[in-house]
Parts: sequence; C-alpha cells; structure tokens
Amino acid sequence: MPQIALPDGSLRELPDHATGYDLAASISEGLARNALAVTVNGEVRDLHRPLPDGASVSILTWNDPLGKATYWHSSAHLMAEALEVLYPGVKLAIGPAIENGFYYDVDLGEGRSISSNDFPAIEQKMLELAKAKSQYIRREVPKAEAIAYFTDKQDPYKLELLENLEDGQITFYTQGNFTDLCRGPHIPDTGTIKAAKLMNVAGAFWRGDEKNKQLTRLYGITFPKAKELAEYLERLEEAKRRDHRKLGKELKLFAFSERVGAGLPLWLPKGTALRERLEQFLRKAQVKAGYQPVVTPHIGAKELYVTSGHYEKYGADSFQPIRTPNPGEEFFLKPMNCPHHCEIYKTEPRSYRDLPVRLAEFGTVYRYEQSGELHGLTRVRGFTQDDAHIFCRPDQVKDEFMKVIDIVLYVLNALDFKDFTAQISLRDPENKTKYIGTDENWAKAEAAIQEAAAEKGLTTTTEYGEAAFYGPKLDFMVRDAIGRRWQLGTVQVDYNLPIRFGLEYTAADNSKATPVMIHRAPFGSLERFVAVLIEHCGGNFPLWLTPEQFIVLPISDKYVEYAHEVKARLEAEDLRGTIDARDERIGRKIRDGEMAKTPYLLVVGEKEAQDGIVSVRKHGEGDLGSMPLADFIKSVQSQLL
RNA sequence: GCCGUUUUAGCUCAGUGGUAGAGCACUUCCUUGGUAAGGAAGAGGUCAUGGGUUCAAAUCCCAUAAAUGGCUCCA
Repeated sequence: MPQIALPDGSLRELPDHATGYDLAASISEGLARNALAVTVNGEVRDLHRPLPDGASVSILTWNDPLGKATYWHSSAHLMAEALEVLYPGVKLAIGPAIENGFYYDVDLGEGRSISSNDFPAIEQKMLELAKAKSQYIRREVPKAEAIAYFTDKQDPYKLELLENLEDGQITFYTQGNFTDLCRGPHIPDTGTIKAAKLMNVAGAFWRGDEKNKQLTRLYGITFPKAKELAEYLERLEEAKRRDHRKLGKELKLFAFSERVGAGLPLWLPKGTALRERLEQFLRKAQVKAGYQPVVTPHIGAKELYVTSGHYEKYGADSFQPIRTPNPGEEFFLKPMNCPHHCEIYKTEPRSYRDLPVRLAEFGTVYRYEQSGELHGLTRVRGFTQDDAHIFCRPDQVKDEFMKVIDIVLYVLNALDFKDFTAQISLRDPENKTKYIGTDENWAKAEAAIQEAAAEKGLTTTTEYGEAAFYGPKLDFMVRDAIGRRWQLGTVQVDYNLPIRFGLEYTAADNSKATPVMIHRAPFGSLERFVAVLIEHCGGNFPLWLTPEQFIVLPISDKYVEYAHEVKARLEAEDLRGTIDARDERIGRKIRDGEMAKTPYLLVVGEKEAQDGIVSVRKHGEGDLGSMPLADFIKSVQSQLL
C-alpha cells in the first residue's frame, strides 16, 4: 500500500501500482477529469505511471504552469503527427513547449515550404487527430532498437540526438500513428486538445548553431477550450495596440529615417520632452545618492579600446574607425562609456578616503548590432545609457551594490513596474575561456552580487553563461506588451577594467591598491526604457512624465484669448500644454485630444471666460464638470507630489 | 549575418501585365459651434532602389536597401 504525500501535507494510502490518475480520482472526479500530469518529488511525470511509495505528489492541471507546459509539449507531438500526414517524409528535429504554446523544428525536405496559408489545413488535421482521443503511450526502448527505428525512418536529427543518450534513458511516446523519441512526460490523451492555432513559421538552426542546416520552425498554441484560444488572440491584439512602434508614431514620440540609417532613432519634440523628464528624474536621484555627473566625448582614440580590450573583442564587428588626415590615427565611436570614465578616475591620485567615486553620465553610445536584430527602440545602433561607474574598495562592493539596487527599485517603483524579475548572470563554469579575469576575482564578484541581491530581498533567477565577458551582472527584466522580456536596469561588477587601465588608490597602509568598478544603468538605455514604458502604460504616461499635460480647447475663436490666459496661468505653475485653436467644433477637438491620450482637456467658452473657470475633461474618465482654475491647478499639483 | 514575409500619397491601406485608388491628415472656402469625426473644393505618388523578361511592368523574375516575424547575437 503506497503512501503518498499531498502538497497540503496530508497523506493518502493507495492500492499497489496506483497511478497519478488513481490518486486524482481518489480526491475528486473533477480533478481526475482535469488532471494532465503529476509531479513526483518535484519531477513531472505521466499521469498513468505508478506512484512510488512515500513520494510527495501534486496533481497538475491546466491551471499549473507545469501542466500547461506538458499539455503544449504533447500538442507539439500532435502537430508533428499532423505534419507527417500532410507532408509525408518530413524529418523532425525537436519540439518543446515554450512560454506560450510550443514549436516543432522540422526539415520538410528540398523544395517544400510551409507558409501561413497552410496553417488552417494543419490546424484542422490536428483537431481531427485530437478527436480520436489517442493515448500518449510511454515505452522504454533499448538504444539499438531506437537507432534501428530512426534509421529506418531516415531521420538524421533524431539519430543525432540518440548519440548522446544511453540505454535506460531512451523512451518513445506514441499517440495514434505517431511515435517520437521523447523524454516526456505527456498528457494522458489528445482528447483534451480542443483548439489549435499555428502562430507563425520561422527559420531556426539545428541545435541553434548557424553553421548547421536551417530548419523550419512552426510555432503553435493549443487550448482545452475554444473560448480560451479566442481570449488569447484578443490579448495578442491588445498587445499590438500597445506596441511602442505603433504608439511612438501615433503619439509623435520618435521616428526612423532610412536616410539617417537603420537603428538610429530620431527623437521628436514630444518624445524628447518625455525623455528629458526621465533624465531629470534620475539625475536628481543620483546626485542625492552621491553621484557626480560628468561629460565625455562621443569618440575615443583606438588606443583607448585596445587598453579596455573591447577593440580585440568587438573591433572587427562594429562601426569601423574614423580616420583623420594624420596617417595611422584612428578614432572609434564609443560603444560604452567605461573607458572614458576610467580616464577621468585617473586624472588625480585617489586615496582610500576618496572612495567610492561615482561618475555618472547620460552617455550616447554606438554599437553595430546585426541588421536582423534591430527592433523599434528596444534594439538600436545609437542609444543613450544612463550610465555610471562606481570605483570603490573591495570592502565597499557589496554595500555599493545594494545602494544601486535601491536606485533601480526606486526607478521601477516610480514608473509602476511591478512585473519585473532580477536575473543574476554568472560565468559558464564549463567554458571559462570566453571571459577575462582571474578565477579568484570572478568568485569574489559573483559572491558579492548574490549576497547583495539576497540581502535586498530580491527574487532572482540565476543564469550560467550569461555574464558579460568582464564580470558577472544583475539584470532587471521587465515584460513588454507581447510578453517578451526585456532587460532594463543592469548592475555589473568589474574587477577587470581597473586592472587594464592601471587604476589605483592609496590604501590606509600607504600601499597601492586596485579599485573595483561597478557599471550600472537603472534604465539600461533611455531608448529601451521609453519603449518598454510606452507598452507598459499603453501610451498613457504618468502625469509628471507626459509630454503634454493639458490642451485648452476654446469653443470658438471668440474664446481663444481666454484660452491663452488659462495656458499662461498653468505654465506659471510649471504645468505644460497647448491650445487647440483650430477652426473645428468642440467634439472634434475633444476626439483628437483623447486620441492623443492627453491627460486633461480644458474646454473654455462663454461661461468659463466670464467666471474665470475651466470645464475639465480627464482622459479615461470623461467630463468632470467645471471648476475655478485655481481648483484645477491645486488638484493637478496634488497628483504630481 | 541567416530563413520567411512586407514595401503603393504625410498616415492606414485597396488595387490590376495595358495612362494610379480610398479614408484620414494637409491647403482654401463656408461654418462660430458646449464634451469622441460639421460641409465643400483643392493639392499631393520616381507604386523602396537598380537591373531583367515583355509590344507593354507598380504588377512577373533577379539583386540591393529598409521594415517585420523568428534564429544567431547583444560590451
């Protein structure tokens, strides 16, 4: 009689060989119906495998992230089955579940391709196959048999995957007429897959290596109910409406010009207003936190980057040097500000008493990103970092790190970013040659980050191999409207650059010591931050940040004069806005003002001019009625505090 | 950089191997109005760029550029 522990701590006795399904059925009929898989001691397993005695088990349904992942993984198999029917001879590579749905990488063979026009047929075939309620049957297979199977099927990708697997680890899953090499687990049967949609088709390299053959990657998503698919598609539509590229154009924030060059944004007046307000906001916080603003040029001599090591690492793949009439003289557009700041540090001898030195600069940098990588304002070739470098003693690293985390949290909080995660990026322990610096320094830096993050109570994930080549880092990731995760704020420890630049300070015992450098940028870059902010608030910026806080709308040209009076009064109170003096009816002016997402529309006509009042309309709330101008000012100012 | 898709008026987009279209925006005129589009007229286009096929190309083919969805990358 196996005894099973449930998540709530309770114990349950089940008959011998009882499965996850039996467990679910012993709890309730509904749970048995909805169960997709189980976790056994934390490991996801098929619902119909016997449970080991003493295991702690939780039952996964569609509402569990792991349940969804299992469901979508099984859906990938279903799509593969459909593809084998519709495209005989198709070769299958890998097909995992992803955050929203799943994909399968396939090799259709020479001369065949799939376009979105083909999706409906595939979706239909999937649903047709799903209706058969085929069970996903797990079978352990000896390696020799597995090799024979895929040799017979002429599937080179599966054979390659098999090379790394040993007897005892190889399992096949079969549903209907489809068998795949797969670790599993899977849902019980295809019957729960009621809605299927192929989302898009893209190229992907076999095993992610661009030297390998490019496969066709088909993205899809499935749901247990058609309604959920409809809701999902609606969410995607909403995301499109919030896309910063669309809103940036509509709200006249920024633009691109082919003539200027790909990935080089032009900030329009309104976008600039927004951006400068963000800069002021952070500048103020930084001065309070002991940062000293500095300014450095946009270019630097080649030698600067040879010293920093960036020339060797990125020189060939970036913007090429600027030459001068002087033979052999070369300058580079600066791809980062740190080397310049190192030189500022070196302008005077530093004592341990002077540290930390915190140099801050909104520094515009240029990086030649791959053309296929450019994306709106989130990935550009010229951008401004809210950069600062902290030079400190080794014993100050953790403390400084925590202070930086405070600033980042202050920024995210001020802009109402709640859904962020902190990612600690460490060195790939398997491949240390990618990085520069000693093992000892890496270990110290990695420990400092982890401790500081832990003491600040951050929820973190840790990624190995994601560190910068000179040091580990802590990145703050925020989701955009379409659910993509973007890195915004970043904090990076660097034990390397100070050595390369020969930075030093005089320690208490009069010896020379090397300072530690911390790179940090709470926004990351103004460009990316504004992009994510646009999507985050759907273009409805906080009042303190929005380019135009009000528009005064005179009912007719008779009241334009009063409109100017109102505007002057508001500007005297540091509020900003314009007058819509067009020869249009009030309904039209309101419509345009609302579409521009202006927070306050102030309608003024005969009544208002007579009594010195304004009729206030608030974006998203509608007409608030009229009030004395002084009251309006007070109410707005109370929101700005 | 690689694979797919796209590129027509300032914007959003129709369109066909045979002389270029709409709505909005813009200009002018009428209208002086009260909480999400008042009316009329006008102007505006190397159909991304360069080649090719064709009697004829914005349309078909090739190359390039940019945008876009992915992949790889991201100091």
